[in-house]
Amino acid sequence: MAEMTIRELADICGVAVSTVSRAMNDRSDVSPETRERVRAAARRYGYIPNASARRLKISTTQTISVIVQGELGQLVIEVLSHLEEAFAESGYDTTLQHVSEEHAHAGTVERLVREGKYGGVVFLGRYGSSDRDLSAQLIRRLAEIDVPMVFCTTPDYSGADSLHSSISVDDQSGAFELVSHLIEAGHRRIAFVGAGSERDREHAWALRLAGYRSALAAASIPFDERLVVPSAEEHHIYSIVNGYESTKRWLPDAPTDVTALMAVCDAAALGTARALSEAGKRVPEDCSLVGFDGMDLAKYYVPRITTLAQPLSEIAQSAARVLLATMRNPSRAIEQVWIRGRLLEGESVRRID
Amino acid sequence: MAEMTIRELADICGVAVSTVSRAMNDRSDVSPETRERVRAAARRYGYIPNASARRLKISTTQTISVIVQGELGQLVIEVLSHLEEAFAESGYDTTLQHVSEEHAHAGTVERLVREGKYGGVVFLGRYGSSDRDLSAQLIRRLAEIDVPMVFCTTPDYSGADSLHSSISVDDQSGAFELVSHLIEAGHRRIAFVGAGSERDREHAWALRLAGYRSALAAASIPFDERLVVPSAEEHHIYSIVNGYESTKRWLPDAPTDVTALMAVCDAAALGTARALSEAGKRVPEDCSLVGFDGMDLAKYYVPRITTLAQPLSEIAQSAARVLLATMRNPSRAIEQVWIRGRLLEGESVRRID
DNA sequence: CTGAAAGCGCTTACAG
DNA sequence: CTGAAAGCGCTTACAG
Repeated sequence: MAEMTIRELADICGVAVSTVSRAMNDRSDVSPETRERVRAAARRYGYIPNASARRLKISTTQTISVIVQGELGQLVIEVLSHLEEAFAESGYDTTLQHVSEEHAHAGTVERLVREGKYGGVVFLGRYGSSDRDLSAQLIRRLAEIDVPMVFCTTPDYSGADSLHSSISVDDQSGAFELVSHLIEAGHRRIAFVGAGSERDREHAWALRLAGYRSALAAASIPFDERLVVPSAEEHHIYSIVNGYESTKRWLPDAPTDVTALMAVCDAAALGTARALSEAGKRVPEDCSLVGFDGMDLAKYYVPRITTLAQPLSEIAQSAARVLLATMRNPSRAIEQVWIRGRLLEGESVRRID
Repeated sequence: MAEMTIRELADICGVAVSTVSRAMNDRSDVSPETRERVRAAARRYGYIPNASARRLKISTTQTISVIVQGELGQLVIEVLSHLEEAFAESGYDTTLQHVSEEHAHAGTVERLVREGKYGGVVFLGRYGSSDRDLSAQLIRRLAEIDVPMVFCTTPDYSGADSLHSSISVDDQSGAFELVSHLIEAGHRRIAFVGAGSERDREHAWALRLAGYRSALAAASIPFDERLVVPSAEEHHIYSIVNGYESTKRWLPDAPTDVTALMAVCDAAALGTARALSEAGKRVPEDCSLVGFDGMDLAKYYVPRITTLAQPLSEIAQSAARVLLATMRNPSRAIEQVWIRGRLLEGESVRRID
């Protein structure tokens, strides 16, 4: 089946190509009859307009690009589907572009953004290399591109320079809430599992660790470096394996008076739970445990893991709202939004008094 | 920063646009000096060729499209990243297109495939609507499009008509192996959790159920309809929630002599484990449990869940190989590949003699 | 090795 | 309401 062009369809219908174009694009300046006749023929002969040709002419398309860098986790996927829904309501198609960790430099991302003539762009997940200079460079270059964009991610690329709008969960207040919850249950020796490397200061783990520290401080509990468990898998911090390996490596020399652990995320919590079990420690009888994210994983684990639910649908809706507003009014002010999560009590925290 | 065109760059370099084009595309018919001079200027001024204009001229691009329909699960994502890697080795870019469940009709998919001028297309996950007629129609229409394609999915769209090449895990033999493993451990009353609806006969759950049945038959164990637990969440069969809800609903009236359960997948197994726990049954002391997929979820659960590891990297490599071969030789014969998974023994099966 | 020119398939003023 | 024409930014024979 050869690809049919607008020229051929025009000949078949006995009209000019411009008329076909108008009919196909639902413009008002065609007679209803012509419009229907053309559309019927298009259906009949399977005419599909060539998108490249269209994009070449049109200044911006009714498409929004969601660019995801690095690993595509469950959370990212869920936000994505909420975004698709929100944009569809406003008549926009959504396209997903995935940039692998190694191609995550300014050039690639810039090309993606410029190429598509998108109505707008959402950045989802973490961007740029872990190298902070490269990240900063990317952010600056993106700011020079004349396409509305919003970051739906940890604010490491937006918080500092405020060059872009951003929406994300409030990692820090969430961790604060979780740790305060443990403290209220009587815990004072609480470890944090899954810290990353020093140069990654604005990453989610770092914000959560900061929340952990401020909760301790608020309760006048001294911070103990030995209770910060480094990630064994530095490149897969938010994974089950990292929770397992990090905890397993740390346990033999861990201070024996620890009564609770906060894992950097729910997946890691699962790994931590396994490591504890292998060491003969039961959750929550011997050790309490909390996660972060509010994934089904945590909700259906035995025991149900206390966690902080990411407000994914609100994050997505908020991102969509900000982006659409920026598209309507490009000179609109930059906006930084942090959305608070919600504590989900499970069965993994034991009260000790 | 305005978008620079090939015309402007040509003027800057004092050459013709055709020369710039040749230099940018690394063609042999440019002098090395001109080539370098043009490329340096392109870098310097941030010239990015307009992809739409390029595609409009070029017959097929060095890009392969991976089209995913419905939910983007962990498995799909992993196969995707393996595919990206394999195609990159052969010099192809990979682009991901996601079609939501509701847009999964022939028209949308056909448009995606035709529009891109892709070198080839991989279909990942399940395609078409659950309506079998629509699916069949989609398959036929796709077969008429002149683009190399391969299905990396359950063979429901390929097995029957053999219009397309397909690669997938051998669900049936995998389930056979898992259930035989249970039988060897002394189990005879084994339930299957997570069956779908009748009209979905070639879906993964159905193939796994078929494997379950043949394992029973091979051991001369009579099939008992009451041990097939229907999915509570028909639209999210392969989910934790479905495992939980289905099991919970079934347990009160379940035959009391059941000693083992096979869940339709690892995620469902997790939900099943929770439902069992809430009913006061321990795994594996009171009831053995196996999953399917070989996800980290299962490997790090307490107890580690016995499962069948999907050979994701082999599936992806095989799919890439078949597609690339078809691209080189479009008249190449259709090929159906089923790859066997590997049994991963966990701690969730108890020997009963 | 280089340039001038045609043309890929559309959209959109412009004229009627 | 419709058509003829220009042009979006590229690539690629064709001629030199």
